[in-house]
Amino acid sequence: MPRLQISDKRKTRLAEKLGIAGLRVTEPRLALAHLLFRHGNRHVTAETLLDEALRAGLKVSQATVYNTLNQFQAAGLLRQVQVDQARSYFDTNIDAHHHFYVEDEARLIDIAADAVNVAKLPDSPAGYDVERVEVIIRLDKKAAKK
Amino acid sequence: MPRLQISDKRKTRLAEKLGIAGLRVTEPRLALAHLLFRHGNRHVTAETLLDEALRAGLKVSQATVYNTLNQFQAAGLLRQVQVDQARSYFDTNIDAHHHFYVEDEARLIDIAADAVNVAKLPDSPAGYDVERVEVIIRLDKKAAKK
DNA sequence: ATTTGTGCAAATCGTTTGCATCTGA
DNA sequence: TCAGATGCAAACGATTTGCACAAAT
Repeated sequence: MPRLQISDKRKTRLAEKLGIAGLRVTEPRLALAHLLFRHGNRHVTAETLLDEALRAGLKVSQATVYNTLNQFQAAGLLRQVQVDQARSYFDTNIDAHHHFYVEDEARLIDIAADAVNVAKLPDSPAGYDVERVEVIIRLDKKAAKK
Repeated sequence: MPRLQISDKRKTRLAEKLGIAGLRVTEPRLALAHLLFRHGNRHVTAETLLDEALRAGLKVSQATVYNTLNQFQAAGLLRQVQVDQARSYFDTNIDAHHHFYVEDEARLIDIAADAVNVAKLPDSPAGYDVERVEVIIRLDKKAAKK
């Protein structure tokens, strides 16, 4: 029984998205999809998404948030970004692109694919295909000017 | 009371390495350092290193392996590589370089820095410095030829 | 002497799972 | 109707931590 208001038009659009991904259309999934996809590209963790959902008045369990994130990722609606041992980040931007990561703030920032040019790549070991090339630029807060 | 045999010459060399890094020279650290640094570049996890230590007859605890890996990393003797949510990898190669990662086999492979050419990098957000540029090439087992 | 390291076991934390119950097709 | 989804709480697995004891400086 979500307390979140979603227009019928939007519901239909999200339901379609879930359907195409091969996922059943359920209320928790619709609501989480709404939160995830309503405002451009985002980075969430299970924790931040659950918080957001609860604050929005949704009655979703932690388990459902985890399941949903994993299913969305398996279905290609989200991409997992591995920058921090402590927690999993999910990115609503599923196009090829890269990331800045500010460790001190646990903050991810997208980098458009064409802003990075990987000019030379080594051959992959025999028997293996490249699945994805990830560029992660780790950032530090700038030291005080001397 | 480690059962591992380390020559005095090697001990001295490792002790020096620890000393420079600002770490006290203790038997567990010497022994783990020996395992880590004796044969070129390696990738270990706490689990694989502990296994190796126990098989070598060392009496080290899990806690010490974790502590040692973290201290070595903080001291710059090891670099942490984050490719898998499940476990932390440590790389004895601390020079700038990149990685292949075979997810299905949880296997890391070094890529020499000069085998990758990142020709264009975006400006970092104002107030931040680039700490490190990481390129991770995720590999899949090649699909059967059709 | 005092600081730092070590081992052990318990604690922590993100994530997963088992199972009874509900829901969507 | 009934496979699949959800919630709850318990389980899990990697990592960390508290504390008593041992080793380094």
